[in-house]
Amino acid sequence: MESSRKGRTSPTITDVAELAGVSRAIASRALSHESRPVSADKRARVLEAAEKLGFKPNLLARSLTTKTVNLIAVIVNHIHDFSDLDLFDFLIGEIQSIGKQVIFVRVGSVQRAEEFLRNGVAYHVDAALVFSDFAAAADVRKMFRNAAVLMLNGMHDGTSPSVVPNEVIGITEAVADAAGKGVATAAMVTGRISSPVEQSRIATYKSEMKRHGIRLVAELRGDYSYASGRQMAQSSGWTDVDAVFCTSDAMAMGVMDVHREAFPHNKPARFRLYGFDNLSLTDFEAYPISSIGYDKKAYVGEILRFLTRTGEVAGDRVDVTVPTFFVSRATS
Amino acid sequence: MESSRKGRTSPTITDVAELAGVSRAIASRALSHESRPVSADKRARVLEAAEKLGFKPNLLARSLTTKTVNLIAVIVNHIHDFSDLDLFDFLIGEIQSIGKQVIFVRVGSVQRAEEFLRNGVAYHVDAALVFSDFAAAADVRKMFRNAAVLMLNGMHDGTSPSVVPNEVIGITEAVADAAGKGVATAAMVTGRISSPVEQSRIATYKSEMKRHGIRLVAELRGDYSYASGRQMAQSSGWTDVDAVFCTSDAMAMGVMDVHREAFPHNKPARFRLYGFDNLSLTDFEAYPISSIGYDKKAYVGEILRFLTRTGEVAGDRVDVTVPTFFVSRATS
DNA sequence: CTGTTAGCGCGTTCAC
DNA sequence: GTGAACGCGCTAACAG
Repeated sequence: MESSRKGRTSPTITDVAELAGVSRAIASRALSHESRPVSADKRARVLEAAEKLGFKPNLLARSLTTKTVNLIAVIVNHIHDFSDLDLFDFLIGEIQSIGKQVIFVRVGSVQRAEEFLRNGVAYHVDAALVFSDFAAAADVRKMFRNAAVLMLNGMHDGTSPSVVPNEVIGITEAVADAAGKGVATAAMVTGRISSPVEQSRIATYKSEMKRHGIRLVAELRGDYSYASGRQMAQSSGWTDVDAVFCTSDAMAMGVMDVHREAFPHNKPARFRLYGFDNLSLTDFEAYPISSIGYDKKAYVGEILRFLTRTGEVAGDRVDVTVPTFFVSRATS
Repeated sequence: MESSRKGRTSPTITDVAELAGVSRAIASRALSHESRPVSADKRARVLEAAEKLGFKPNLLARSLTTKTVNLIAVIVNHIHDFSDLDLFDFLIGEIQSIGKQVIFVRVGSVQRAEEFLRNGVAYHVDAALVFSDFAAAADVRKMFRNAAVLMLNGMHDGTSPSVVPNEVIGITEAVADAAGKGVATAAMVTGRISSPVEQSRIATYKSEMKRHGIRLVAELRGDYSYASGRQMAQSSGWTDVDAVFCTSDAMAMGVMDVHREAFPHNKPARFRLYGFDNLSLTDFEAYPISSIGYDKKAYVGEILRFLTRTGEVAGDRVDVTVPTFFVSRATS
């Protein structure tokens, strides 16, 4: 049968070609964004026909031959953390601005993540941005058909490119700030020790404290959350120190709420408090916590550079780094 | 040429059929989830071959004939608001639990939203969950190929189904709480007046205040954000009242920070403060704001019911409602 | 520059 | 039960 279907299905390129009186290939070229050879005459007729029919190409069908869907997968553990909020809104907007859309995948339970990923459409994306640390780079790569995998979780194996904030800079500044104010003893409130990012973060704090002669008196293990910050602050392991370094702002907020009396008029009376993440929440009057942040524009800029890089100029800039910096607020 | 491709492309069903020594149709049936007629013998061979090759069907190609991709679009204005954080993590997890994945679309500038949507893969999703209020239901429907559109932004036209929290309940309780505590005058800090949700919210507050004989002394217009809450609290329009009703918790937090001295030991001394959203942040010690919330499990449950409904049992339950409730905390 | 042909990978008739 | 053949919508490759 000829194409003129009556059904309520949307018009295809065949309908357009038919109406314009040209072959499908010509219609395809005329409608292509790239300039392919078509006579001005026919091009006009095709465009007119397409307009008249309200034709929209089926991107899924197109991907079958072009091997590209303009879809980016964003893989996260979850989006409970406040720090996510600051970042993802901006990131999604930027990705959309280059004509791609985002499949948001929450790995959560981590368990059958691989099976889950390989059985979903996310398996077919052009690129995957991996914030979650549910698997090593090599394993993650297997979970995407032909996708370019960018590791943003601090893990990298030299094959998959990565972008990570260089936390050494900010931590160095923060500890130096404390030392300059006469801090001699300190406690740390840490997050998930299983995370490699957290491990190197802690190591950096320790070596910087050592360099400045600050004695680490206690190390309390939380899980980055506000609740765990409160819990640590009330625990038996809590001791008197000159400063408390938390590896997340949320935990620092919990600590601050438990020890409100230690910050009369928001000034530190008993100990100085340092957070991490530079949440926008720390601009709230109730939580003026000194923190460590990084330039999100620069960070997302690197991610976009990865997504828009032409062809395989890999090898080049495998592991990219973005500087962090210390932000001094009332609590220090 | 026979199929045995050497390229690094992933195995197709043709490869599986070849290895199993059966036709492609048989392989397709054997691999189908639904029970189609295949001899046990061949079925076993096919499954074994698929396993050996690590075959994964191309979901994009499949969608070409099945007209379903198991993709859900979630359309938002942006994800700046803290209230989003509480909801989306849960929502995405639930959607994934029924075997579907999520395309997250941030409409943002609202301008060429239609063009943007129709030119992206999101156009081809199975269903769209519309939190953004960038367009009316009828217009939104045109932006998705064959998708079922669920309006979650308070807009509905009787054709597209919707789920909305019934805010009247919570507001009624909140105003009654104030009246019971002797509140006689009040101010309102509102959000984007252009939103129909906001308009009806304000109207409900007003009628409830009227019923209880509470006089509305001032109406300040913010934008839901913490910053705008601070701004309103410092503006010239600010006056002495017995209670302040804010249409978002974030604004209430801003108000509270500007008037900290009005809440010694977190108890209201000069005026009572009511928020809206019941953010998890209001469980923080620094912002114990009485608020209005709703059962997110019930809300997401209704959304899932929509996504999993069998075929077109439409007409049935077009506009669904979820009750809100008042949560009393220290500020009231 | 043009039109025809041959796929992309998969599901589904429809005869056998 | 089986397999050949066709269609989904589109584009790359190849002749003209």
